[in-house]
Amino acid sequence: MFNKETEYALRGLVYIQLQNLSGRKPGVTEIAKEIDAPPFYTAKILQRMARNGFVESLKGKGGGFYFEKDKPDLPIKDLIVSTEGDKKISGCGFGLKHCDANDPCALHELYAPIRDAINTLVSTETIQSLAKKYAK
Amino acid sequence: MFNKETEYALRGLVYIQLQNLSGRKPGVTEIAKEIDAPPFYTAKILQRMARNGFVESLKGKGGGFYFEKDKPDLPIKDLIVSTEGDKKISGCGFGLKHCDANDPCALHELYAPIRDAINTLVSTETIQSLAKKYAK
DNA sequence: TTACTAAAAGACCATTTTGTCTTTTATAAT
DNA sequence: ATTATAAAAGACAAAATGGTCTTTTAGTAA
Ligand code: FES
Ligand code: FES
Repeated sequence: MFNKETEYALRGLVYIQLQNLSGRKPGVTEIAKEIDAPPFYTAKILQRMARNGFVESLKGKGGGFYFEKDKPDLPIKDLIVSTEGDKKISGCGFGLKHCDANDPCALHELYAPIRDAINTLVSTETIQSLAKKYAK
Repeated sequence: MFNKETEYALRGLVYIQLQNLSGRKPGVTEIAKEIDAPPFYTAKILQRMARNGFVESLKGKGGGFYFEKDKPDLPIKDLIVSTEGDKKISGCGFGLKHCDANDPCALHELYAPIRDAINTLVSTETIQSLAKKYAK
């Protein structure tokens, strides 16, 4: 479904949130190992996430990544769009420049509902809601 | 949704089938122009389609691409899998090595139905069924 | 059979994605 | 203050995808 960067970002942030629930702030090495991703690449991606304000980070001893508790939950749509744009979420299934319900492509009738479901999924689920599913 | 190669292949083959309905065998130049794809790249892709046996081709004057009438319709799933593998169609939405309903990821519950719908779509629709939608 | 036509083959190049690594900067604990 | 620690920054490289072009082969029509 998603590209590698998005997958690593998703799994990484969910892992961070899950650890936060236990009061921990995991570092890149631990995160990469746990989510089965290349460590250096994971570092680069998490840096981007931090720069985008999707997650907080703290340098030095005892440092690592964490979510600010008073910030609203992060819908996974936000980070998906930021890493791979919104083609998957609003593009035409046939590859036309724009999806236009008034001038639908041959796939529109069947594809549009699927795309809507994807939209609902990524708008509804947040890093926090996903982490909770693992917490139990 | 799909990558460029798949999109060009889909649109190209559907265009070919549509022309076939009028008794024509379009050539690469015409196809590329009509589906708004890079001509040389389109040529390369259609060659692959022909080598895979998804479509027939004829060289020389009056030549071009066409579908053998006595062959069964071509489900778009076949060409999608041949160009980009089946990750999009059977992979885990969270990027785990395998989707396992008995050990589901945090996205499984919501994503699996969507993936099923995609599967149904690509298994049901064929190049021929898509072309018919334009024929009317 | 000659000339023309159109696909096949394959070399080549560009861009994007994915991944690696070194150096620098910030933080915390002592 | 010093030292250890961990993220930030950014250069670099490999692989995959996307795209271009030239030459060869096969077919058609006259
Ligand atoms: S026009 Fe193609 S999906 Fe809507
Ligand atoms: S386990 Fe992830 S989608 Fe099924």
